[in-house]
Amino acid sequence: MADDQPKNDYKDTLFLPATEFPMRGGLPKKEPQILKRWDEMGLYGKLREDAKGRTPYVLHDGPPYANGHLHLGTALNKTIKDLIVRTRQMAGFDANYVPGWDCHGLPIEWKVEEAFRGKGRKKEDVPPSEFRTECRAYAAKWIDIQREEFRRLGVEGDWQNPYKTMDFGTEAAIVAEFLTFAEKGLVYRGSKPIMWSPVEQTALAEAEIEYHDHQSTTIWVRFPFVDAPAGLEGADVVIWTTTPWTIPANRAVCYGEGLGYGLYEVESVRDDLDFAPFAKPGDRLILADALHEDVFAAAFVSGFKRLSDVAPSQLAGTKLKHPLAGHADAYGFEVHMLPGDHVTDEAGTGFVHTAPSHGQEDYFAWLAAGLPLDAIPYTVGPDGAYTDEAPGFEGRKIFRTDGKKAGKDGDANPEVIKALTEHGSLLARGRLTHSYPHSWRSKAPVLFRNTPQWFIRVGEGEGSLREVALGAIEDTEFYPPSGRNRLRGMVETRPDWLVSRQRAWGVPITLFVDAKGEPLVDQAVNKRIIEAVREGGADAWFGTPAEDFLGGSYDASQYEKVNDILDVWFDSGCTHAFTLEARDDLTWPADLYMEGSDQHRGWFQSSLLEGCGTRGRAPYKAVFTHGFVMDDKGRKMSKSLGNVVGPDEITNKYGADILRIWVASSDVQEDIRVGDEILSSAVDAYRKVRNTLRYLLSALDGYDAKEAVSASEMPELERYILHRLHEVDARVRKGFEDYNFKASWRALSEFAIQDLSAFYFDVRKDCLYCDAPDNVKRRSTRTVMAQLLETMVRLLAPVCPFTAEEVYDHFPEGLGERKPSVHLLQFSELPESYRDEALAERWTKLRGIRRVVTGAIEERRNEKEIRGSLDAATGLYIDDAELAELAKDQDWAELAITSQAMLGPSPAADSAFRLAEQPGVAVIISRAEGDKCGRCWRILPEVPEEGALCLRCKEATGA
RNA sequence: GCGCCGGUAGCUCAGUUGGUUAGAGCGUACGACUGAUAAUCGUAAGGUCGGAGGUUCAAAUCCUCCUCGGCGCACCA
Repeated sequence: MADDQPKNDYKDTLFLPATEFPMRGGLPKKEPQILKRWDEMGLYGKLREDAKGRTPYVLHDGPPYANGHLHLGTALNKTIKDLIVRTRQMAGFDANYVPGWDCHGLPIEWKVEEAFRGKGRKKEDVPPSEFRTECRAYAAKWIDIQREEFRRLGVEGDWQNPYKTMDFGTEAAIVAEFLTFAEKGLVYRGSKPIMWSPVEQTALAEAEIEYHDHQSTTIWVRFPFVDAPAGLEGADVVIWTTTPWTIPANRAVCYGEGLGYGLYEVESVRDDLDFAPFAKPGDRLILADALHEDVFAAAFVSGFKRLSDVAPSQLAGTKLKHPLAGHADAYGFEVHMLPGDHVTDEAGTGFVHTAPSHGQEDYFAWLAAGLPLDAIPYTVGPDGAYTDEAPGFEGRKIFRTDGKKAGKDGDANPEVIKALTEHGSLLARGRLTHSYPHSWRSKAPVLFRNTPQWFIRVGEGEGSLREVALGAIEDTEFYPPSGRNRLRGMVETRPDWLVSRQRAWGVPITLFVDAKGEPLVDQAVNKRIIEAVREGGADAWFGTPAEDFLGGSYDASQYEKVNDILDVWFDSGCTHAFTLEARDDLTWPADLYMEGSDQHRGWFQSSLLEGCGTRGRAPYKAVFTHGFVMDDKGRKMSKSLGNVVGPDEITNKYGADILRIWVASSDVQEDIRVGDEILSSAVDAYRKVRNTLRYLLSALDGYDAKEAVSASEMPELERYILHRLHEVDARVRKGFEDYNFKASWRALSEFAIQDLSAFYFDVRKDCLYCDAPDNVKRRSTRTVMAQLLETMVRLLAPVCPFTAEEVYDHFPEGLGERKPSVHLLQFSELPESYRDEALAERWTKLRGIRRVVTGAIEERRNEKEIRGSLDAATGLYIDDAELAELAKDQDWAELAITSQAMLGPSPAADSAFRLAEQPGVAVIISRAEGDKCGRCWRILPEVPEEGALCLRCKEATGA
């Protein structure tokens, strides 16, 4: 130091703040070290041990999918969970957090399939057990990776012993849950059209479909009435379809209740063709008015007349004859005329050919009419060929399935068209190129194919699962409350739960089904199944002969073993059973389920139905939903927009505590945004709070509890700060309790910035630095600061677990005995006596007056009259009697951080500084008179010469 | 398309049962300090509360419509 200014002579006599706690966090480097330390000390075990006997609080983890690195959404989710768990733990609960993973399902199958293909093996050539082994290994790998990624975020929990849906014991538990549904008679075999690839002989998910142009043969087909309504005698209803091969499966025709139809008579057909049109003069056809011209053009009709209106109501309830009636001595059944919202008059005829085994809308129209599931035929087999339920067409293929021509049209369409022609049912034919679904693997077209499926009956009304579930929703608390409506709306309208999947990686549907399609329900059999799965996982079901399960009581040849697996939603719906219920360190039901709002459709609902079906209530007492992470413009993140931010980018650049502040300061119940500006405000907020704590640590350098002063002996300012601390502590903890973290963070950071850094610390600097150590005011300040530090480090700990630990590490020894980690502490119990509303009200007003003074100083500063506030003397003139009374006992030089102050007679000169929001207060700032004390830098008349000591400093230094 | 949710200063958020000139923190600008110093302090500027109607003496707050965005809508976790 080449400083030769004499005023520095006194610097050593000051009590300047000192701490090893660095100003900058260096979080990306430091956090991993702290994590390692927690690991080494076995923090999780200590937390459990510590909390033994306390009231449990259970946040049950909704399992993330064990595939791929974390994205910000999962990071957000886990961070909120950790905030909840940590705040409950510190509030005095035993808040044990057991993380879990969802391991089964399609995305992993895809990845593993891909890996096999890379090695030149097709999925169908890999034995299922080997395939499942690979899936298991794949999931295990990602669980390990994700576990480390979650821990890096500072998420505390039982990472050594999480739950996994693929553990054998868990798979057995899921099987047991499913069989409970079966035993209650809630499981039935139904039927439903799904997207099926005949080439690969597998069901496909929407995501496995791509759309390509495909040329289809189109046909217009006439359906005569069984008993024509009055005025429609001899008329045919006409449909149009792009899939002639679905005609044998036709069971209904749909009409639109809002459409206009007419009865038309053909008068002439074109004679300029080298073939005879199918239509003949005298044919009577019912068509949508908007489409009759198109139909007649296709049918080569050259003249027609419209005979009458046909009201949709005339069609209701009528029956039609099948256009193939009599073919192969079959198709004699009646075809239903049904109303359908999906029917339009934009293309076709205004009537929709309805084959409930080949289309979603067809299927629902069928069910909506109350028609029976078992009347839906299985006309097409897995290989895309007709079954014997399509008489006369058995074995004909829709698409070719092998050789180079796989995916090309088979012989089904020509045969059907031929038969229709023979029966006089064809009105016209044509070709159409249109977008059609294809398998993304084989590129071959797919078809909707009806397949047997397993359902859990949600049902309707009295005693139904739906009714129980709706009741359970009313008994659940929702954060935000709108979640209740959303979940209720979904449960009210949802269909029965389709739980079967024609896939490989999952928990088997462990049912034996008899010839009638009824599942076998026998507890002894079920017990053997559950035990086998517990020993050997899913393979035990597929690999064990039926006899071994059925024992002596049943004839294995009479039963078929179901080959499907369970919907993974059923797996996750069971987490409460195999985790909450099964573990001694958790309780059932959970206090809270906390997931993204998409889980109303997913986990909240599957858990609800599972819990209600097996145990009569929801497995949770409350449900909390958070929104999704958007980019800084509020758009969703996507690779194509290039706006994806990964959690690792944030932890590597800023640190996990910053990410956590971002979460804690956002309204997580809505969608939240992330971007550079948003993160940098988290960084700024962090810096402010960190420095406030650092100042407390440094000001408490060498602190000894013996210097503490009791609150009653403290100056008013100290008591005011204690009041504020009590208030803030309560507000922060209330926010935690309500899962309203942003309110907590706001209260805490604004207290640190406004009340402490900008006000209290600033005012007390002089006292802290210059007064003698035994000075009561100084001791009071340090007593309050110790309390501030103790309380604030605890309130900060859930939000910034790393930084709070680092602060705690740097606590001056004199603060007393320490625990091994800040996270083993509970929130401070501050004495109620800190509260003093009257005092607080006074000080709110005093701070209002102070604002006028700082404003006035600023004005002088801008006029270059003064530089630092210690250059100034405050002249305060107060009109308002009440304010004047308040102000008169205060040391305004100290409060305003000026060298001198005087309370002058009101009113002040017009030139005095005033603020509109502080009427009755005027301030005149002048230069302080006297010389500058070389130690405390105040300018006082008592200082004999520039740089000498003032009286206080003389005493403090013992000079 | 349908169901649900949301749109308050550049950013993150407050705005109680509709009631005086819509608040805070951060950021920004300018200034101060140089004994919290890649820190700290002060002052100031920033909003037709998504838009349009309506109810009312009075609307960010209640109603309707529109717009923008999000989530969900069955082999996707």
